[in-house]
Amino acid sequence: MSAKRASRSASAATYVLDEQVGFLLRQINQRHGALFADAMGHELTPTQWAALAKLAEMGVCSQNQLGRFTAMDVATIKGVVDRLIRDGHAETHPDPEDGRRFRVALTDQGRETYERLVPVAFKISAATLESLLPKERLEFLRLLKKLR
Amino acid sequence: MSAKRASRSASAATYVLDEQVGFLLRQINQRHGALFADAMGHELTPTQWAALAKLAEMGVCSQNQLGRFTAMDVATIKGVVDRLIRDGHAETHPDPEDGRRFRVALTDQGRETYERLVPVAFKISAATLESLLPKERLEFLRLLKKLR
DNA sequence: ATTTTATTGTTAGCATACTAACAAAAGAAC
DNA sequence: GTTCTTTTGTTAGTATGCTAACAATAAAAT
Repeated sequence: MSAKRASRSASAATYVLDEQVGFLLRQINQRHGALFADAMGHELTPTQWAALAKLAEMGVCSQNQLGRFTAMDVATIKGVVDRLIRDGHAETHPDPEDGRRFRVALTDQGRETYERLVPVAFKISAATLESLLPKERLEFLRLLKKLR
Repeated sequence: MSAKRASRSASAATYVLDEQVGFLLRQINQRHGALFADAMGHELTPTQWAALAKLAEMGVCSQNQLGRFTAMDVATIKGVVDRLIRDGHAETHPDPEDGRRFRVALTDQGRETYERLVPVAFKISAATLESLLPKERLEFLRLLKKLR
């Protein structure tokens, strides 16, 4: 039995979209986004929450710095910060030590929102991993960090 | 020593953005997107590739069906199919059996593009998981499927 | 001191990805 | 056979996430 059954294309025959990391990742991301929207309603998007949480962690920083800490490029973080300001969660002031920079900081309302939504954020993270066993959850997080 | 050091907020103190699934997922997704763009250049985006690959797998189907198979809602799949048609990879014809439907199918060029890019797509999947051990790659894919 | 380079923020453009609302066609219920 | 419901595709609007080009400022190099 040396001859295998002919297939249309040796490589194409074995490529199954549903087995590819990228395709799977996009779907998990979508699922997480849906859980996020369910839990946080229309208050904050995942990226807005990330910026808010980082600001709460770090205190004050420049817009581009915040982008680096939250894995957003300059164009993206600008839009996110603009919306946080528009919605009263953050405010900016020119940096007296660097004429290019703006110092971004949470407003009182922003800090309040953060404190209120932390428990919700925890629930979202838990819900995302719900279908895994406790051991698998830790393993999954470990692998994600290794892949970053 | 019964009194612990006071923290600003009991719940907020332990919330670390960098440990949250959603935040990590977004970054892996971004990394995959960058690898994808590097390898496929400006030819196809990840979602366009997904639609192309599913069309190659399934032959002909309606636009909304294709959306379901590729995990895109009706508005998203419309834009993706529009661009595939614009770039000569796909074409649509009205379904004689259902006046609402359009049958979407690959053009010869689309099929050619698919065959040519399958090896590239494999390389992208491999590159995405590069930093994991072979055993961990299988485990990661298993967990992703469980989370879907 | 002047030139070069790097950083910061802005803007415009494209491609996802979602919601919501809508019209057309098909199927089911009665 | 006429309603009711579902499915299909479209459009408009919002929010990421990227590239590329740009102006202003700062830092480094000479």
